[in-house]
Amino acid sequence: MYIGCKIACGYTPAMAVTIVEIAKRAGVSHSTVSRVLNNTSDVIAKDTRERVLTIAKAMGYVPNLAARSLRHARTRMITVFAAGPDDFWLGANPTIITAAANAFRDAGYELFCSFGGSAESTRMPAWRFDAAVLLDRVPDDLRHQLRAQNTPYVVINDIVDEDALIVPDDAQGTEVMLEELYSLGHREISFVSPGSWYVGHHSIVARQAAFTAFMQSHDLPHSLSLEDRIVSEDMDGWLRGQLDLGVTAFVANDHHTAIVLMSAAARLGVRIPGDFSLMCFNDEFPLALLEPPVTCVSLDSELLGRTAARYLLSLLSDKEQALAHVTRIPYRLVSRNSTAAH
Amino acid sequence: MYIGCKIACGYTPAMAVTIVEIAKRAGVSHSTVSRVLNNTSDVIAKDTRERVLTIAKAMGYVPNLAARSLRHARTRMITVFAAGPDDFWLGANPTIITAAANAFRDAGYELFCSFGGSAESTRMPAWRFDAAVLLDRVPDDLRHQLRAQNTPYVVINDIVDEDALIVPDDAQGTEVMLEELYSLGHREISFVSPGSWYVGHHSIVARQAAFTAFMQSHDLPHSLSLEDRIVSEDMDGWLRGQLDLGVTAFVANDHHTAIVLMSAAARLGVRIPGDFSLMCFNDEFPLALLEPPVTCVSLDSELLGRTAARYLLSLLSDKEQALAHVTRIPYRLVSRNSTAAH
DNA sequence: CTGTTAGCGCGTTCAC
DNA sequence: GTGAACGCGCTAACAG
Repeated sequence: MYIGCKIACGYTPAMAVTIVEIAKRAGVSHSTVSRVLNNTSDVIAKDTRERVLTIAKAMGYVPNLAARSLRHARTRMITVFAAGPDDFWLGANPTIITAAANAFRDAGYELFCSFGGSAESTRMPAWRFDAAVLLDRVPDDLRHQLRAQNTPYVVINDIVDEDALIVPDDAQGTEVMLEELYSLGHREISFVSPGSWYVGHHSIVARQAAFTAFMQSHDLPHSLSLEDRIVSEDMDGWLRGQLDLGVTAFVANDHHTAIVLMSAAARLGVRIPGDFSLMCFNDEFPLALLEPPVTCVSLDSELLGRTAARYLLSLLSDKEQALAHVTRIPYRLVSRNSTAAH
Repeated sequence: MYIGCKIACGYTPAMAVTIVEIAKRAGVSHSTVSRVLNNTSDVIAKDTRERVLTIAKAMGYVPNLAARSLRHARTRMITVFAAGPDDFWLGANPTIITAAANAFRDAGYELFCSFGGSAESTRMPAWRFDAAVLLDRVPDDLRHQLRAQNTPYVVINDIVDEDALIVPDDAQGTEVMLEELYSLGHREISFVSPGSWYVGHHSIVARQAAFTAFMQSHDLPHSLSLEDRIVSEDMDGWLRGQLDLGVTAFVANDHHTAIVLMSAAARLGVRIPGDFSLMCFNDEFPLALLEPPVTCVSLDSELLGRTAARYLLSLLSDKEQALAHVTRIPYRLVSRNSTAAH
């Protein structure tokens, strides 16, 4: 397994250049260097200033953030917590995180993922952080802890009291879908939702409420109760039953559910969109690659991430008051081939 | 959009407890506290020791890593770099990162993702770090830079010279697949690989080499050259052509390709596994949920992540010599329903 | 066994 | 305009 090729000697900490070394080379004191590099004084001799800057650049100076943040009580680091270690890569979360990270980085902050052990997701990372992003349903005590130590945070994709929340506009997304299906002539529509862990999730609740509201306002048949529209274990049997009841279109709660439904249809020999239409939330892989490609509503996850970052940055820079509020990010229709006129 | 509910006053940096405060409460000097908390002295009065520990726990003490790492020249942070910002969530990478993060955390290190801007993925994060994990094909100059400043690192899923590498055993994985298909009676087998960015990737190269070697050693027909087995733009036409040529089984280079192939089959009205068998690399979502569920070879990504972490930790702790070597992680067969006897 | 002290790299006074 | 001195929280060396 080993190819005996020596590549480096034992690990010794890398010694980076400090302002003292720059000061020596420039023939000034280290505080002058600090003043120049931080632009913290407008009364500096022009040549001194330029000399220091060129030397710093030539030596490849990078400020030691450990020292800097020891001086300030800030670390310029922002951490993102998720409900579990796997939730970082769930659905739209990667896009959200990346967008937020870019916004933070532009403002001089570094976003990092804190991978708590599965059991103790509440555990604080060893590095201090100036603010936190909370993804999905993080434990309550984490929020309490953050608030107790006065660390600003923003909650993404969860509804809790008295916090700043940024969530998808699930009611709007549901309406977009239902209006599309309605305009295609569908009248018997089912909302497919997995029965398991999702129950009680604010998204599910909001979507189901919007679903019911739409059906009522459009005077659509209520032969099926909402409970009947939630899939149990046996997807094949459930689908068969729904079709027998005259359902012509399904709104799936997520891409996962949509795929399971499509597989059931394939097993039953039922055609999409010939025999029924299908739409779902979240434009995730591999919806576009399936046969047929799946129509869905897509969230602007980048906007969501940016919005969250901007809010936190405003708190950090302007020393603004934190207000409990809800920002809802709208969905957008992505038309593909899993829907057709009835 | 805003609900006017005040939740907190302006941001003020959180003041955490320090060893000085613990020392005051315990009636000892701060260095004694340090000695106790770091287990750095075995000649400490038992009651002093216990008193300090209970007080530290009660006050919720967390060491300030900024100060600690200023004192040492270590930060106890490890960075993971990826080729691009999206590569963190590609395929098995999340699992790898999580596994490595856990191993690092157990050893007192914090792993964090550095989300470089897409253009400048080489850019170093603002924080110093003790070691780095390089995912996939990171730019050469990053590796050179790390080596120049004597920072230990490990390369995952890329083949480069003179470095410590941890990669999937693609030759073994290919053989596992081909042996399975061969034992099912298949003789005309194609290797389906996307023609685009993948070209030149070490995995592709290794898999194609292993494929050719297997075909030769089993004296299988070579009516098709390797080039013929790489799909171009038009998957439908290509698949039709392959089937006409008598191909009865396909080995797809990844789950993405497998899904595209399945969609083509659906469009052509060709049955899996009735008309041909299908296998692919990487057991990723949603292979298990499709109809039929797809047989594949799965990598123990957790083992891969752990292995990488262990190697880096040995370098960091034992001041061991870094040796250029390759560790190959084997694939395992996951039998599902997309394969059948011919 | 424990307290005192110095200094890691930096930013910030306060003098000159 | 600029240098000297201090302290952020911590560890390590040296005294007692």
